Amino acid sequence: MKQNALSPMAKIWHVVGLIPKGKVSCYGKIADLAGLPGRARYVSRALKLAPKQLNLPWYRVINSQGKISFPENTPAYIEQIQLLRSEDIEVNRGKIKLSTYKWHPDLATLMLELAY
DNA sequence: AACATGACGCGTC
DNA sequence: GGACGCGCCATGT
Repeated sequence: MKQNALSPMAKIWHVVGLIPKGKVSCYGKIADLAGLPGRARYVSRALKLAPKQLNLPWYRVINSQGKISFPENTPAYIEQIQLLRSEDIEVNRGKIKLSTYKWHPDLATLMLELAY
């Protein structure tokens, strides 16, 4: 019985919401944590479709190369950089140092969070 | 039904 | 580092 199981998309939204201020994560990593290994592209779709009212920190999700995935000089690209810098995250030419800013979630806590 | 398109990732060269 | 190729799969045409 899995009556309380969150939909894959809801799990993604949930995990993204857990990324702490000042930290970043990657599409593929979020997919892994949400139980959808190999589904990085699904994470990008989920973020695009996420209701505004959830107030998700979508800008804390970047690609595995540590770079912003929007094309340069697009409104979204510029907005993402501004939001990241507002949290004291350094962004140079669309790139963030993962060694410094990557989120390392506590897996035990995460499992409890996603259990229902 | 078939094909193209992504806010991606990884291995290879 | 950069450029490809391929895997991935829900959506849109």
